[in-house]
Amino acid sequence: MSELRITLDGSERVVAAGTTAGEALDADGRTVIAARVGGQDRDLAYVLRDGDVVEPVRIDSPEGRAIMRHSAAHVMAQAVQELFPEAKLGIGPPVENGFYYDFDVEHPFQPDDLKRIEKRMREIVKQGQRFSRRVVGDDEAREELAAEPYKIELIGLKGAAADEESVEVGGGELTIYDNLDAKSGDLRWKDLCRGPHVPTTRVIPAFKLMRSGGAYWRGSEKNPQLQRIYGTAWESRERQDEYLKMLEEAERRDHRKLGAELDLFSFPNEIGSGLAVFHPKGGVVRKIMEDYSRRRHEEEGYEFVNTPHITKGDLFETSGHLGWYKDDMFPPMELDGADYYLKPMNCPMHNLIFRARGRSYRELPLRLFEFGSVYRFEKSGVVHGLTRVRGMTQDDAHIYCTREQMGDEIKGLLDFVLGLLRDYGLSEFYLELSTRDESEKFIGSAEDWEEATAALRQAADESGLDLVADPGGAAFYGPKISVQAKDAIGRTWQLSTIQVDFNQPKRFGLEYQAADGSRQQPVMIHRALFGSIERFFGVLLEHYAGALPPWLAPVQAVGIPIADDHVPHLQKLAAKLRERGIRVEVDTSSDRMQKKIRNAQKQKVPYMLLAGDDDVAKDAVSFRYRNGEQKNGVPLDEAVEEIVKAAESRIQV
RNA sequence: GCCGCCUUAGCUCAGUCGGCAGAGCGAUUCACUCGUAAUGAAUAGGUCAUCGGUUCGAUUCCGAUAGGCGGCUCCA
Repeated sequence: MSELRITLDGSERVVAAGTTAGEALDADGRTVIAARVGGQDRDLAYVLRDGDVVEPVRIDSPEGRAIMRHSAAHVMAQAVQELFPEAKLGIGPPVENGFYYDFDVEHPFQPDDLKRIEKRMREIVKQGQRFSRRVVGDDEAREELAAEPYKIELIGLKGAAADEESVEVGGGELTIYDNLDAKSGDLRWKDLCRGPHVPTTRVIPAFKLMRSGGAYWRGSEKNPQLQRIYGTAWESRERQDEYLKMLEEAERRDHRKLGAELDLFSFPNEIGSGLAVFHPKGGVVRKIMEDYSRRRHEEEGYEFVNTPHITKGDLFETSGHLGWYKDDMFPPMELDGADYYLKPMNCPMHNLIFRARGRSYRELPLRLFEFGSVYRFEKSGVVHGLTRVRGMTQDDAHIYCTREQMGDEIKGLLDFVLGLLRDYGLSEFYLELSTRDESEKFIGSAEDWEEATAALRQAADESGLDLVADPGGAAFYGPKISVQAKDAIGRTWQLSTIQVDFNQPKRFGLEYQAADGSRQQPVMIHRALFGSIERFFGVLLEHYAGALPPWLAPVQAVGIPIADDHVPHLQKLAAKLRERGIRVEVDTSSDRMQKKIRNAQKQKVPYMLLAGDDDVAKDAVSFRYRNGEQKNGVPLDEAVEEIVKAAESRIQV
């Protein structure tokens, strides 16, 4: 056959046999860097077959970026092997915002090594080496890659686990990509790879090596540890600069840094890793957060309980935690012949409250709420600021209801959760539905899981938010919805979780008497709203970059006198503000007025209230806001109203 | 827990090729009294994370421990 019929841009075309995807698309190889043929990403050099449906893949599309980043990973691996010939290759896929490649090397990479590798990469990119695809048989590949033990292992895996697709080996056939010299066509480097790739190394417009670290081969700590190098790569210098700027912005917002600068909390070494203390200013913020949360819970029909921090181990035997969760618990202390554990979760204690007396269906749903302190033994390498700690306070609730009530309860719960998060200033959410998979770790009957999952799914659907499936991500005892919130610079944080649990009511023998006199087992719904107060505190700090809205700000207003004479006037105003519940200070230090403004600005105080002769004469005050704007000569009562109103309405200013 | 890097004044960081340490900010005191992001000067402040080793001598070199940072694994 000398002619082929293909579909291009939705219309049929006839092209000569041997035509490549690139030719058919008239691709320049720089903006259109690959082709999607029959739904599969292919090289531009892919030779078309009769009936192919061909679409362009642009470098600035998600798929195009991934292909280009994958090619960048290859270039990096080539550079590494040229500089460190003994380095063995692991895997090198594209990831969000970039790529990585894992290497087995004698000595871990040093920062200087990364610079050298990056320099070598630039040379390879400049040379414009061609990516050339070649199909190989298994034995052939084994022979060619004899010096690459990890690649050999991947070849072996290909047949065994067809579902475990990777960028190295797809289903079907094995391919090797050769990097060929632009002029001579000589082989410069090769790698086992499924592809596709950009046409030449030149088509990697911007990249940068970011960091290196250890990474277990195939993600398991039982395997040897390789050295991973992360890089970022973009379709243009501008996009890369934007990304790097975003990273800088994230660094600027780091809650650990802000916590120290704003004197909110610290992690004293003397106490131990992952255990925070809150300073007075952080303490005020926490108190406001908790008070408001308490009020809202009261309105929603929750009852407040309190439980201790430690318990005999029997309780966690009953709950199953000592079976499933022991590694995450602090080891026990022995007293009077019993093992006492710090609690990692509040639910078992709440179950005991439910069980403390007979329960009637008339009491359900019974909603028990507690700011419960829990302790988890996080591995030393994972503690991280306030977002991953060893001691935290959950805003934890357990709801006991009938099966019939479960659906409505979850719906109401989701509404409540989202509403409260919005009050704290978060506005963009999506949901994740974590379900069981085939794994052994999930307990309970398939029907129970089915029913619970359906109830969660329905509530999620009715919320109108995007729902992402997370198969296998459920807790061992039941499925869950987690609320993911986007912050001001687009990062997402897992906050609230809602979990359905049939298992603990069974283990604890929880029951209530139904209307017909029978004894029934309640369904239990676990729910943390902030997740943990510490973590939520950290998230809010980063979201607001430390500039908390007036209702949450530790100091809501600072009086700044132009000269000492103006202090009494400001103190009069401060007294009025305090009467209305505003947290206000007057800066009576010996600093100059300009310095006081600077200090207040650095502390991100929402309202700076200045007063000089003019203001005193008019019984007024002059505002300076955090953005540098000012409003002068505001009568005192008006000033008080403005601030009180902003605080009460929980707006950001 | 694993891999790598790091720990010097309250904070941010210099520095010592092994010979008992320095700046800026902050703090304190004094002078200045000023209209929207840093007034000037003086003073105090450090067992150079901890413990051990090598050495005539260790903040510096080596080891262990603790804590931090970046990854892996894990997760609220």
